[in-house]
Amino acid sequence: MQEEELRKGPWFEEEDEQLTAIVEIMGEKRWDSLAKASGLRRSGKSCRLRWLNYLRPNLKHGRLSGEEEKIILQLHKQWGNKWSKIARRLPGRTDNEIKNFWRSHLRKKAQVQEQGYCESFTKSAKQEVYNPPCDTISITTDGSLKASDDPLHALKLSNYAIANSPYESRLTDWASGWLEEQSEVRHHGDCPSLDLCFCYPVWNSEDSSHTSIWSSSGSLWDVV
DNA sequence: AAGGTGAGCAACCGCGGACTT
DNA sequence: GAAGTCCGCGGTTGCTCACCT
Repeated sequence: MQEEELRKGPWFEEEDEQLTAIVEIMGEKRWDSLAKASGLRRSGKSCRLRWLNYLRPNLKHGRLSGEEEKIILQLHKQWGNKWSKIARRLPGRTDNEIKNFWRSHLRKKAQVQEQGYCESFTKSAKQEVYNPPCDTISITTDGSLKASDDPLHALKLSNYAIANSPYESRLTDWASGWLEEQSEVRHHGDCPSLDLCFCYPVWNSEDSSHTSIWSSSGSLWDVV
């Protein structure tokens, strides 16, 4: 019953004032009880979001500067979609703002890259056995991706799928965090190129706490 | 002038982890 | 230690507005 009464959608000015007043009294915590105490018909989550992304003092509103854009691009390259982490490096900017910026920015960039990629492959495909990747992946009527029957093409698609899967992102998140703690990285002897390089941290066999990387009890493998 | 389209943004949702009881 | 609650994060949705045809 209570949940049905909760308001959703855009905030009114009076609601903002009410929220600001109650946050000044109660502080930025216990959002559920804060929401109830305020008399606002909003969830604690909604109040928290509104406060953090819009009402919080010292927030910068408006377009991101060229310098900020540069920092975002650089940090995204380094950390990936760690928006809150990136936002901490940009005082006055919220993770939501940065995420929205990136989405707009990335969409454009991806379109340009894809176009260039297809064009260059289409040119060379006339001379090579290999067809352009753009031809190996087609979008079916239900919106899903379909690989060509050629096993070589299917392999390329599977690599693409792995690289964009939750497993991969979790693995890279985990690995980047873990590798930050390591001072030295060794490269597999058969690295054919930088793109295909297999790297691993130097293992200290005397350190009993790290008997095996694979025995880690973290949540890395707990994917259903 | 009207309709279509895409960009930008605010807000919501679901999940996982931290914290509390 | 288990269960419940809260919080934070990243992904997604939907609205508004400007621009184009």
